[in-house]
Amino acid sequence: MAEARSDVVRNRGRILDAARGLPRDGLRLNDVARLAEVGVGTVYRHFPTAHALVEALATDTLLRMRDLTRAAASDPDPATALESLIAAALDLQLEEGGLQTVLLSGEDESDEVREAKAELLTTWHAVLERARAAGVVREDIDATRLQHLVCGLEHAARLGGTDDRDVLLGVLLRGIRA
Amino acid sequence: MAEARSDVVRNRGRILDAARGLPRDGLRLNDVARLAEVGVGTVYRHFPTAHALVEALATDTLLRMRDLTRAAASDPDPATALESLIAAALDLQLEEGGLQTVLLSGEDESDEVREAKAELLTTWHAVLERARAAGVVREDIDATRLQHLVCGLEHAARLGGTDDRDVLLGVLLRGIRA
DNA sequence: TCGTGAAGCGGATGATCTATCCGGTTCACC
DNA sequence: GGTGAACCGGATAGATCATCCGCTTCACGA
Repeated sequence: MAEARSDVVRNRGRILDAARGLPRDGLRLNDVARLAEVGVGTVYRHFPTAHALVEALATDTLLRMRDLTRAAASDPDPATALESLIAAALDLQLEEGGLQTVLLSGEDESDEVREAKAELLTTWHAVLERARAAGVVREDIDATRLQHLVCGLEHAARLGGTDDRDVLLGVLLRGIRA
Repeated sequence: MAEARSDVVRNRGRILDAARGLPRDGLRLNDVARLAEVGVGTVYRHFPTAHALVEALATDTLLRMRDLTRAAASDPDPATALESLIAAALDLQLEEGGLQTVLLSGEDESDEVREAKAELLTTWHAVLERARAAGVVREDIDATRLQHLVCGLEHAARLGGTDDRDVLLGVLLRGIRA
């Protein structure tokens, strides 16, 4: 098995670093190339589409979300588990704007991303199940709907200032209560 | 005062009709021109930017929203007034996808649109005030935040099926209760 | 250390898309 | 009808996208 070439690693890093500072929406691979000081072809070889680059940028955050979700799920109190899981998801999505796209997209994913997303949904489902059994959450909320609600909340939070985050989160948490 | 030329009216109508069937996001004025069977220049003259066209498409719905909001505000019960106002806003925004953009945009608006938006916010504020006095809504919700919440809810509703609308709306209505 | 070739690099470039501009036409008014 | 102001349309200049291929670099083996 050949080692990865040093220039490949270096250029991939440069591209990711350059892209990190750019808005995820309407990302232009040509701009990234100029900022990263590599040829356009290099960017397109590493990331055939803008979505692939966004996914790569979001992967770290997605894995952190998976870990935080695991941790939240192990909370003994069903209500607290659900609430901290939602808060973590919201904060990470606000931190990494490309994450929502990756979470909702059904294609173009690496195995790592696909598996993390699957585990995420499974854990959400389990936490919701436990909360439902404890009677602290509405019956009509499933994992997918909850995910959509968090995505909507992220959208709402981006429209306002930083202060809004707490209020909006409070509304969601109260709204899903049984 | 000269009458409007018949070809101007006809072409404007054609353009709006053609655009109505197209997704509001990423609207291409060239596509609209081809569909409307008019020259590209004609489209650009009537609507200098895609946003201007989206705004024109959304204006009818915006005015309906203003009327429904007035009607809701006249409901004697503060809680019902607030709830029907939110439901109306959500449904109209789901019906006309360009409306959210117009509601949130701070520029490029016709006087008619600007006035309707201003009245809308004023009425929302009044309804919220009344609901707050009656103790049926959280203290930390103002008209702008509520608008953002509805926009987030629209976003969430678009991610799921038609069934979700009722559930998501229920979550919001419960979430903002005092 | 050096030769080798597989893999990567980069940017020139054709394809595609955007938006303007102006010669020719239409329409309302007289 | 005659008139000219306004409008029409699409050719096209300009901007952007994404590929392709000749040149270079790097890891590995001898």
